[in-house]
Amino acid sequence: MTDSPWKAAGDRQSEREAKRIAVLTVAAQAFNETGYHATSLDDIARRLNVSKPTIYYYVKNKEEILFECARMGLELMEEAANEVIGSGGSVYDELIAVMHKYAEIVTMDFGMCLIRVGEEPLNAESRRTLRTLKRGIDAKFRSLIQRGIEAGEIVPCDAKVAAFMLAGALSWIARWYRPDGPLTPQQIADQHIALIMSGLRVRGG
Amino acid sequence: MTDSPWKAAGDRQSEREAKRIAVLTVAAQAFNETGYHATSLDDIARRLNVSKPTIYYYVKNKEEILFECARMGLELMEEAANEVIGSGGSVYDELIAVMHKYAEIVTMDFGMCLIRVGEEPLNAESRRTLRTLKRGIDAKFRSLIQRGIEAGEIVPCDAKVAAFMLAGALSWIARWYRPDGPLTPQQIADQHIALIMSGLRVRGG
DNA sequence: CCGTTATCCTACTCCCCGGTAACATGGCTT
DNA sequence: AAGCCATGTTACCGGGGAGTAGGATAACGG
Repeated sequence: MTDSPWKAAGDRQSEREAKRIAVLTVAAQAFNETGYHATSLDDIARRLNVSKPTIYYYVKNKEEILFECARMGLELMEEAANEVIGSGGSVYDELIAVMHKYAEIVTMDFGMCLIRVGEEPLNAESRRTLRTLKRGIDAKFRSLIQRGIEAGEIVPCDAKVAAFMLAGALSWIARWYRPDGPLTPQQIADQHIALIMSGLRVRGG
Repeated sequence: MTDSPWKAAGDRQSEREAKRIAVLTVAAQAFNETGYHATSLDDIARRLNVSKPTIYYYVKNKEEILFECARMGLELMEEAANEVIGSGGSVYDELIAVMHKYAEIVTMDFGMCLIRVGEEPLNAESRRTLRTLKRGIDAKFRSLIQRGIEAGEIVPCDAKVAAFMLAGALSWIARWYRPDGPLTPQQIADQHIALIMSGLRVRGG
């Protein structure tokens, strides 16, 4: 639970932006715990020690909150991928690095919201926008896999299906991960990636 | 879209049960297309060529519809696993067979509803019941993996994490599968299972 | 045939919750 | 000091949809 910045003082412009982020963050946490529809704006307001109309000062409506949460999650993934890709390692290492970041983001507020809530409650246009962003991430995964195949580092396969499989295995973490569990996000990511890469079948034989 | 059995004639008892199943099936289809909350009981009734109160003659309320859909999905999985396990093959083959059935169920009405909608809209007790059933499925996967490890057929790993990874990769299919896509559920299942088993990394070297 | 019961419909109620109107407050500028 | 704008609040509206009351109809048993 992020503290709300209400009661602190400071600039004017940046303060406003910080509060907006706080609204989104707290909302994402609430959505992840209770679900989108089961979370009322009064619930969110209560968590922020604020009244409901105040939220409307920072955000257009409930739908925009979810849209922005999902967009932030996708933005984190996009940035993570851009950071890694072309950073100088082998395609194989890059793929692992991107997967690792993906898995971690999926355990964080916005990333988890993206997976858990999804885009179902949004209108057609917002869904289209999000799907476009998702396709961007997916394309990066596919490209890495395809280049890995060509480099002889990745097993020959349909890169499209492989990307789905991989995204599924990692996204699913968001459905069962709890911060108070025995494993840290890093450990979970490591184990998942190791299994995805090496496969369940024993080698040789 | 399953036809509704309204207008046919026949027994009395079995007819009633058939109609109840039709309500659940059509509801699951609607939930999968539109989402649980965005689907009104009037929508479901319209698809059945029936008025809303008629639905209440076969079902207690909207929550029970979702609960039953999810329960049916889990029941299918449970049955599939029981059919396979102990049927005489190697542990490895059994695991593959269960995964295959799991992947197919997840592309069907109830299985897809189980994954897409989830248990979030349900009350605490219903959620507990479903979670218990889920744990049963999960335990079967873990047991197969564990026995596979001991038999030297599965790579040594944390069976718990492996089961999650596997369930995630297969469940995710429900999020993007469309019946009018280029791949059949069988093909999707085959490719996913092949990748999960062999891993993305090239062998040897 | 006639009563009984299963089945289904029309026409409501009721409440939750997203969204808004209109007013209060307090800091910054001039 | 005086007013303006950003920020919040209380108190409300309105719609949508879950769920129900009560009546019509039709199948079935005697």
